[in-house]
Amino acid sequence: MPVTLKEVAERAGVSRSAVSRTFTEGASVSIKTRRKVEKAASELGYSPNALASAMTTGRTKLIGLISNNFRNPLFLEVFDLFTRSLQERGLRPLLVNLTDETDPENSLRLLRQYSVDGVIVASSTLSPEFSKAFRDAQMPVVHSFGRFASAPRVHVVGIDNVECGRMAARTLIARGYRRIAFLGGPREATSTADRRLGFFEVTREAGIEATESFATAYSFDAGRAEMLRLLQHEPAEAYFCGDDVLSVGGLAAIQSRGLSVPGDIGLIGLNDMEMAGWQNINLTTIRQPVRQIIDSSIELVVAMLDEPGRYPEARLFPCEIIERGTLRPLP
Amino acid sequence: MPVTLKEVAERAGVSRSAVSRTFTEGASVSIKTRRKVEKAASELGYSPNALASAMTTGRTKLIGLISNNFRNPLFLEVFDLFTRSLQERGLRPLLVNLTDETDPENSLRLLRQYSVDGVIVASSTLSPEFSKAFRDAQMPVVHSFGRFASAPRVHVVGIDNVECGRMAARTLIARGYRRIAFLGGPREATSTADRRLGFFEVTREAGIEATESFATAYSFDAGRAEMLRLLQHEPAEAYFCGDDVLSVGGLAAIQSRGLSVPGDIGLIGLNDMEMAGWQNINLTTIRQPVRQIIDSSIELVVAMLDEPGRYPEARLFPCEIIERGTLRPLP
DNA sequence: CCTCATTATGCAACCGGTTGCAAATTTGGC
DNA sequence: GCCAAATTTGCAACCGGTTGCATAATGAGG
Repeated sequence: MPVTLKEVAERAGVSRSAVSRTFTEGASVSIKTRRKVEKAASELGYSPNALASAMTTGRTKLIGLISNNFRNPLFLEVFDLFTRSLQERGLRPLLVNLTDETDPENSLRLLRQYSVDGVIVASSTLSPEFSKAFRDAQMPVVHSFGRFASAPRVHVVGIDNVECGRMAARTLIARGYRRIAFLGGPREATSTADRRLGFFEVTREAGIEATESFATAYSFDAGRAEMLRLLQHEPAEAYFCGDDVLSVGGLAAIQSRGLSVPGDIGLIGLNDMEMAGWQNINLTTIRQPVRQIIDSSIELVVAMLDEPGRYPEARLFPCEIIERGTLRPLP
Repeated sequence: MPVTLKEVAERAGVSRSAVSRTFTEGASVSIKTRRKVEKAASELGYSPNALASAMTTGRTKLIGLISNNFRNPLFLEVFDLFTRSLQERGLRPLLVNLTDETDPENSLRLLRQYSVDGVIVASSTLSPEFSKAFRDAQMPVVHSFGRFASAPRVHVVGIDNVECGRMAARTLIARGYRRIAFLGGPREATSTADRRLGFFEVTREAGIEATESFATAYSFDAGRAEMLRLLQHEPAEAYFCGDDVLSVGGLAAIQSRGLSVPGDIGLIGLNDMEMAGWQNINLTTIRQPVRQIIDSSIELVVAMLDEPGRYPEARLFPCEIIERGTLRPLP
């Protein structure tokens, strides 16, 4: 049984209010009382019950962290950074694993039951409507890695996926590739849709033939399977893969057919997950500024705690090409 | 402002107790009242406040999930499985990221403040004393991926790291390697110490010369750096690396020197992280039965909720060699 | 239709804190 | 040393539920 406020009060010979006040920032307590209370508290090993205090203050310092990307290596880094940054600000992450669920109903109920102060949706595949549900329920919400909208209904922090698509196309064209293609993730994923858009915008303008196909998931196996299929007919000279894991799957497929990268086929990914830098993979890719996205997301969610009606904004961070070994060099 | 019990009671024309009881399993309510309450509740969109209820029942259904392995790819899978399984049982994971902290004090205070029902320490590097602190504080605790002890002071679920070391040594010897070596993670890590022990137990018995060295972290860069160092002098014929990521780093180092694996040097890892199976890595390794470890951990922590004094036990699961391409075949 | 055993219901106290308000104490100016 | 202003303190109500206990309603049996 943990020590309670009451016991500390008795031992210190003061009222319960006095104890409560010594533990609340900026409350009015004389230095003398504070000393007595602190002494009693440390002797008893008291630490205040956050849940009980949440009942009256309405603040739990709990932040719901929702994701459906538990298999994406990039998210190791994402979870690490999120949990660390939240902790540094005295907030605790309450994790919700969506797996394949796309209906916000359950998560909403759950997070409401635990009276979380705010919600971060960390997903590049969920629709803006998903996050919107939390806003409608009056919860501060930020969609990290989410889809950009010029008039967002919730805070969105991430990258400009359309621009990434353009960037990829320009990079391939600049290296002299002409028959190029887009290998996306699942069609439903918002990120895939946007990257595709930008890619074809540039190829069209450049008057270049470009084809497309879609893997069934953002996974190694799906990328490999799709690439094996593509290799049966005449493959393109270079592929922009919607994601690094997909790229590595494609890479494996190409090499297993005895072809070389970038000799026979070029490959560019997106994310710059840690493994992309491993020399045995050495993937040329577009880097997402994960750290900035996360810092900015937390900054926004914290800001909303004090200013719940805050106008939703979209914050996009620039991506950058990381040159490694899966594209031929510039001519 | 969320709907409260009181509002539902008023709308249904019953007492607050009646409402409370319709939402608690096995409480005495007539079917008629229940109907009325359910109607009112759904009209108002009521869902009970888990925190308020926790105050009297003493159950938050919160489970602290503590880890310091946020950069280990295996833990993507680990977090995925933990969060899913907990959710399926109506429990919520409250994440604590330890980074390099090894003192339980802070985590303990934090988790006590949130009155978590139980704690899972998921780490292969933390000492048993770390978890012991939670038990001393009367919290149900399970150490997953922890160090085996014949008389454990807390529940431990994991693998027999000593046996893994033996397994690795036997595997290398069976393939005709004679000059073999152990490449461990940080010396302080309990898992490294145990794997080392088993490894040398077998080499000693077999009368085989074996050497050892230690990377500064369980990371790609550390593995690569250490292997590069080893390659400057006469390297061994085959290495047992304390971890898959370390192995991949070693692999990269070897290949960068123009040597081939398994032609010139053999390599065996441990964990069977997802990337080990990627064909561009194709690492021979020892597989940890992650799923069983996690299921068993949750089972134990749940059991302790009802039976807090339960006697601590160690549950070890057998590992298995996954043959891929970094060891020469059996003669 | 009445009695007695069961089941349902409401009252009120409680969980561990917070906070508005009024009373008590301290401080400062002269 | 006195008085008003400022600060500190405790009381008591409240947050949103749960639960033991006494009472009311229901059902079974005769």
